[in-house]
Amino acid sequence: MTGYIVDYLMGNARVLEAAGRLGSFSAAAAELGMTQPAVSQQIGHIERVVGMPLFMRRHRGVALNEVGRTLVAAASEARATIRTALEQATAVSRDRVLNVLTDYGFAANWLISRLPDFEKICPGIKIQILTTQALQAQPPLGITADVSILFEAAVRKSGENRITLFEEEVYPVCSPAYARTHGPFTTLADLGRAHLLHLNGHENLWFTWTDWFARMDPDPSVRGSQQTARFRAFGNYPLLLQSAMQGEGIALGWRPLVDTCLESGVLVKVWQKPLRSRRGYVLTAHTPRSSQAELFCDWLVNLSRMSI
Amino acid sequence: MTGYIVDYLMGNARVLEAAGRLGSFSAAAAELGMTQPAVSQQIGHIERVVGMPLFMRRHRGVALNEVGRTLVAAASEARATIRTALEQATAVSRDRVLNVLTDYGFAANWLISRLPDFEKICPGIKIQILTTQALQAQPPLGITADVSILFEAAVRKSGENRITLFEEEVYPVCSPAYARTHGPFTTLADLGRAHLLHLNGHENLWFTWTDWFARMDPDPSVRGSQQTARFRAFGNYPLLLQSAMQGEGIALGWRPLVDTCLESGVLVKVWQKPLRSRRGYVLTAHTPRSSQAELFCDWLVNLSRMSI
DNA sequence: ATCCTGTCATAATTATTAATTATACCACCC
DNA sequence: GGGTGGTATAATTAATAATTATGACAGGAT
Repeated sequence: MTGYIVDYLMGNARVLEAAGRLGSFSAAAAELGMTQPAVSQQIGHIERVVGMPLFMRRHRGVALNEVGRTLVAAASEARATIRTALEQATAVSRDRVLNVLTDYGFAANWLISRLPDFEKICPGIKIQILTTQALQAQPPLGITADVSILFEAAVRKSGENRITLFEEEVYPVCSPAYARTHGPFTTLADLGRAHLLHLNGHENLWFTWTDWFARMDPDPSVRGSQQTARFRAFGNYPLLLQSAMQGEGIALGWRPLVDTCLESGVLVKVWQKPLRSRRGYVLTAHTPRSSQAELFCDWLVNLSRMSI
Repeated sequence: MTGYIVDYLMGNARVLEAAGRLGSFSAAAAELGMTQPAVSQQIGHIERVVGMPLFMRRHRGVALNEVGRTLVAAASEARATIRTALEQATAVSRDRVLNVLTDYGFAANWLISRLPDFEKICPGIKIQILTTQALQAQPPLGITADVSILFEAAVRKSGENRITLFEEEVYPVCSPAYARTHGPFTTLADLGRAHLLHLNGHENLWFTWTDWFARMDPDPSVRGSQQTARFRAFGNYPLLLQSAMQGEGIALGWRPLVDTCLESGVLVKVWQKPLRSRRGYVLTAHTPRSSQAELFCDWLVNLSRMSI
């Protein structure tokens, strides 16, 4: 019962405060952009739930009585409390950038296209992406990353500030046109005769075509299948994917990175069985206490789960 | 724009607080006696107006993020502020009686019948009426009156804590039956032959029939008109009025005291021209800082103006 | 693996609450 | 005694919030 009164007052604190301060319902209505009867009725309702008058009706305007003064003061204080907290909450996420460290492929083929969505949910948080190609990923000197999304050994249990977003999952992909003209690829030998697009320089972190053939068919007798393949090498993954989309050959497609291309039909799988590993994209929060980092990580985790 | 957000949060602080504290929308809904979708939608709306998520959606239930914690803490604090003020405001008017000093006539014939209305407007304020018959009105020993309504010299300008509620105004009145059988009373002589009901013991404060005849017709030649009148005396005014209502004669009717009787037709005026003076019922607030006294006086003044 | 369970999200409808327009009323001041 | 500047009330309309019904999801149990 008294609880209801508290919350009713909370909701109408604005009107109460204005009427008390200005000593006039009409003036309060004008200030709040509403009509005088609206204010009159709200105050009347407040007085009814409180159980006693708060204003003394004078010839021109109104004046607070003792009880009214108490409640108006409390209402002002309560509003100030909320306003301060709100300013603090929004200030903490304004004019500060969140530094995200990740690799070029993840940034270009997954993250960037989804950032506008985050911008919409959390306006005012600026994301700065730092990309690295190095194995031992380090942000540029003088800048510390708040969160990183790096391809490394997957963490099994979501720890304090580390969680695996995507476990590694690889399919050979190419453009529909290439599949039509050079396919179908039903055996490993079919693939061995195709144009295989290759990523240079990261052989001990990322799967190569050699790895793929080896794991798909561990039988050494057939191991020669890719001998006749024509390789073409690229320096980074987006470039390689671009080439595949233009129908220049077959690429190894990493799961989250090629998802949008597969959905839009720009690329197609040519081999259904995925190649999996114990590695994956791992999200690490280096400044987990930061509210921007918290919001960004929460958004990322939700998004990754939705797209599995 | 931020103003709207503040007031929206004020209005929904209850839901925000419960959801944050319990870590579950369903539990919050149960506690607040509403349905889960209602809570879900309210929180969703809050997050939209704030511009960023406040809760992290977990498998079972939800958890506050940094921004959410800030706002929930502020919401709790704001509600506590209002609650405290409200308890203070209601406590000040509970378990304390307001001592009202007045005379027996005013209490019996005007105040008492209107007290239930005040009780309805300000529940919890107990009115204790102290009546006096003495000229120099003093409350009983050991009790101090918070407000007094006494018949005395009228104050012309509403001072700090004194105001004239009713100026003296006197009409001869009797029951309709008496007027029918003994009337009409068109001249002073008609009245002089009637049964005149008289109040004993207050001759220098209240008008007597002698005063009335003297003021109505200052011409000394006709002054003998009431010589033949039959007087009957009473110890207090309500008793006298009771007698008049039963058709036993004509009473001097004081304005506010006989109003209800005149309206209901139990009594009728037998002489239109009123007798006025510079005296009247004066309201004095002896403890003007008390909120009960303030509420009571405000109510009294409004009521007296309405019934003029 | 697959079902089961407890939770949040969403859509459409209904119910409740608040605001508006129009009007009455009241008290002072000229 | 009207004019003026304020509040109160009634009836209607507009806006907001709650409900019911349903879907989706993640984890634990079988």
